Amino acid sequence: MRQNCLFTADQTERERKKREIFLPEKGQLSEIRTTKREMGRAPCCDKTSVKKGPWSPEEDAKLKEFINKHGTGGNWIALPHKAGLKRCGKSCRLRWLNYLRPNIKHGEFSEDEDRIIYSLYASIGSRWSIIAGQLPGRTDNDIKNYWNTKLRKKLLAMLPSFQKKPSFHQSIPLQSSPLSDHHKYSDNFLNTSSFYNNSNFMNVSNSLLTTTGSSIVHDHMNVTDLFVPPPSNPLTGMISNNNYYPGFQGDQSMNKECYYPEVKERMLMFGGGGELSTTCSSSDGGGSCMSQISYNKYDHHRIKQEDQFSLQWFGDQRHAFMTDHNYVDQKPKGYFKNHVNPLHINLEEVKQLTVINNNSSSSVNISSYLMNDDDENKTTHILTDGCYMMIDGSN
DNA sequence: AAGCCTACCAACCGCCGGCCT
DNA sequence: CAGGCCGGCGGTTGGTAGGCT
Repeated sequence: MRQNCLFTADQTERERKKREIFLPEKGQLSEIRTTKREMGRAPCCDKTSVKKGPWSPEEDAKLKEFINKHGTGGNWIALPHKAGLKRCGKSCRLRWLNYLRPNIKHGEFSEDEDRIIYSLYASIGSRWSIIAGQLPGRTDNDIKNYWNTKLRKKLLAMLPSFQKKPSFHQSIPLQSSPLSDHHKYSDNFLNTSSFYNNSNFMNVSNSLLTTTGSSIVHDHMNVTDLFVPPPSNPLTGMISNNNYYPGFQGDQSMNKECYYPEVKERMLMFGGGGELSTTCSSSDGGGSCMSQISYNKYDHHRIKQEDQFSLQWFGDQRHAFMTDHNYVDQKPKGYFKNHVNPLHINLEEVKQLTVINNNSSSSVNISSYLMNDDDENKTTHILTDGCYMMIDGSN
């Protein structure tokens, strides 16, 4: 699995300087590639002679014609030269995958697609290529943009009540936000560290949809508090701190031990050697590549924190979230309904899960009110109800 | 009409992992 | 086995259209 890109400004700067040093002159790429063996990374192409920026219809036509005739040849770097394009190979690849290849679907996303994106984001985070693999005709870039510009706002519309009461862990520094700066700064709520460090907001939402009957969570708790351990550890009496979860609070090594083996085990049990394999619509020219991510217990240091939290939710539609934080019946036994490994959940299963949620008499249909962005008060109200139902443990 | 602001999205950047030599 | 090359991916940027003042 890819690691989250958590590079310091220093590292980025070093990389930039490395590249600057080796910016090729026209026609010197091969020579520079030789140099690279001694001194570092080579640029993927001769950046001084490639065109950047929007593609013209002529360039599109050239690329399309070439690929239709010859295919990609398995070498994007060489392709632009062969096709007579003054473009970087990566640029060609992107243009083809995101715009020119057949069966690309542009335009409005359907509510079904929205639901799938919500669900998958909740389960696997920002693995856009994997999400795209479940939405035929959509590209990872499209979905990423759609999420950042629209879907996220729909969620924001239902969240304002969360920030009324600051959570005690809000002072935790922001480790890594999936948002660009101008997004971060324009969304006050999302800019709170607790949001990103301690929850995946779909986790919040989906967890709120279910009732557990648990009375352990008290009604004075803020929703965001649900994503941190209780202040006092019932087993040790210690005040919980950020070592509670591996990777918590900017721990990029991801190897701090969890205080509770059961909890740790449950965070990792999604692996068990299991793998997620899915068709990846945007990963090759024909939309047929296989993307794989694997979580197993030997690889757990590399599981992103956001995944750990989100995976909890997928573990069990009704109980995972609550029990994780309340030390109630933490045995993995029977944790997955029908032995479903969440990482094997496909599109149909995601839909089924949504249906399960929707049909449950004691749950609230998130999809229905996520669409309700024209009525923020109503949305908030519904959410509050859902929250109350769960927190109060009413039946 | 002009200037500013915001939203959108195509494209780029830079890193990682896997394949190949 | 080591190291280079390339494709793939997620994060980010920047241009532009449209709305607002």
